[in-house]
Amino acid sequence: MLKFSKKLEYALISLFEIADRNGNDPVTAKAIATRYCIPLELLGKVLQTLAKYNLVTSIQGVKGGYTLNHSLSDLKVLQVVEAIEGPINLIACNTENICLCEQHTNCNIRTPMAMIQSELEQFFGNISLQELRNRNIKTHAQLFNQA
Amino acid sequence: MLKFSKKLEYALISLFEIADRNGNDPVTAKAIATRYCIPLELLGKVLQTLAKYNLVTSIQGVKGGYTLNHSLSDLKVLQVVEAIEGPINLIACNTENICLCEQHTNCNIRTPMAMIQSELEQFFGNISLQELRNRNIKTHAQLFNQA
DNA sequence: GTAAAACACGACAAAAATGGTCGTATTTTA
DNA sequence: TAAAATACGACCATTTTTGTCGTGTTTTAC
Repeated sequence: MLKFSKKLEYALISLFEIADRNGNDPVTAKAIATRYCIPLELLGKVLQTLAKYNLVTSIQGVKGGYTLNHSLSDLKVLQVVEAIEGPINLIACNTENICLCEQHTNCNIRTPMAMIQSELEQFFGNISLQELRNRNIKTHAQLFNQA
Repeated sequence: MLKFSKKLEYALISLFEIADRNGNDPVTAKAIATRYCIPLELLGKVLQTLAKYNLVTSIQGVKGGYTLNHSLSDLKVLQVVEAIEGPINLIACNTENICLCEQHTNCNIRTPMAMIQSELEQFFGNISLQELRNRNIKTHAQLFNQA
């Protein structure tokens, strides 16, 4: 149905939350899970994924938790999407140069879809979490002129 | 993983195909299914859905099939997406005015997501199937200045 | 007027993706 | 050394997606 996964929601919630809490102390998964009623273990994995993609730093041990590696203004929606859900692939045959699907020989949507996908990547790649939150997002014209 | 469903692929393939074949005769589901190796019954349902949303007209009987109700230039990607996958809902709580999810009281992403969703609708709403196919899609600036 | 070719559609089954849980290990602090 | 935290693999449950089957209806052509 063209929607974001729960994991992606949890990732965005966490990034906003960590940004807000960030005095010097790392923010724990438990604190986020409690506040937003998210299953702790699942949230843990989401945050570990974000750490793997260098969006956050994880700190182990008693005073541990997570801190942001980038400011919200530097963090683009696309980075979060790709970390959590993997690269955007609107249709299967865009992943490889050669389309292996049954429609291969006749496929009439491969190139159109490849194109719209790259536009979509630009779309998400130009919106920062900060802009998202402040609702003073750039107009689309501004967004894409700068690219 | 942020992708189009098979049904949506089948819908787009069909719309392009019907546009191409359209002399006067309707194009049958079987012809499309055969050419693109799509399960016939499934394709049938996709086409019936498109008919329900008035994107195509279905004609029953021996010389039956489907014809387009609009030119490819008039057909927007959003129309096809919404017919087949229902309205875009990036996150669950955008559907209703009141968020019923567990994170309700604290939710820090509801408004940001509502916003990005509406931008996404604009994005898909301004791209026609014709533009998609011809690869001479408008620049984003053009796309969104006209809105 | 009957057979064949096509759409219509509900019910269901199989497969894949998603969301969530459990257990255990490791790291760090006090 | 205990407690609090992350790390992570294995697994299960649920939902969504994809596909199938059967039956009915409509229309054409012979």
